[in-house]
Amino acid sequence: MPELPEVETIKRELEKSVVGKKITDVCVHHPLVIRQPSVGKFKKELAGAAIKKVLRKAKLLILELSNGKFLAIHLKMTGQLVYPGDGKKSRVTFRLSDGKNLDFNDQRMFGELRLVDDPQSLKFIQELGPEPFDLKLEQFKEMLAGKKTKIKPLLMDQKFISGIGNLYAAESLFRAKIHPERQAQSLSDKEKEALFTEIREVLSEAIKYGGSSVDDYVRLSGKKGNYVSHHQVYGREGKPCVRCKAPIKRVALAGRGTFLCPKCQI
DNA sequence: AATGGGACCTGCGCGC
DNA sequence: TGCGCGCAGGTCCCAT
Repeated sequence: MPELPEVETIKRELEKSVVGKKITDVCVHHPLVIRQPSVGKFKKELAGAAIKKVLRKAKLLILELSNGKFLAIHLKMTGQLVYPGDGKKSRVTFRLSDGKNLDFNDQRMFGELRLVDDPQSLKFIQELGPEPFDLKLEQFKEMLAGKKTKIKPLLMDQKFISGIGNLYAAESLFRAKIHPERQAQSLSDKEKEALFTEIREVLSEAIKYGGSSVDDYVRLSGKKGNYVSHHQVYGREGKPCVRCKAPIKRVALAGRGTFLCPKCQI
């Protein structure tokens, strides 16, 4: 479940520790995670390339390389990047010019590594909606107009708005006091504004704390992110609402578990 | 346009 | 103690 704050955390740490270093070798322990190009080409084209720059597009990390190529990394559910890595759980290990390893771990192997000439060629990137930080309130309001979908699945739709996943959708809606099943177009101007503000606020706070380590997410160093203790609803089923003390409920919505306060989210 | 389901995967926790 | 099962949820894809 790495979402924008977790990926941003890793991006900043990669900037500090691997930019400028060269990839001297690539060990592929599980070829499934390499989606593009073939494993042979992937290894050959990466060997000898230096990491020039780290970019992030929503939940996607992109390493810009000295040979003109770009390595796009999507962590999906259980992906991790760890440096320096011990190789124990690694699916792919990048050996760097400092003698240390950058490990790509991914228990469930939903994660994807793609080596491409131009990140814009990826359909996933072309279709991404704007990130919350690139929007003005007025634009956000217009985007919701006429949308009959329930607000929570809409916030998680990367083509609509990018970077928000299950956890931060739940937190943002709780803070804005909006029920996750509300039809998007039914939100009042005031609610839209509250939601817009809270989305940005919760994402910023989460970045400040290095993200939320629920499930497998860890920072580049392998240490956990510290935002979980600041969650107001996510993972708090049965515990009292921080606002009204009513027990937090867990419900299924569009096939996903979500948390809400049945009393103060309306 | 919106919704629902299954697929991809693995390991964990649960019930019996 | 051990086995089988459901579940987790980012994204894609198909069906209705």
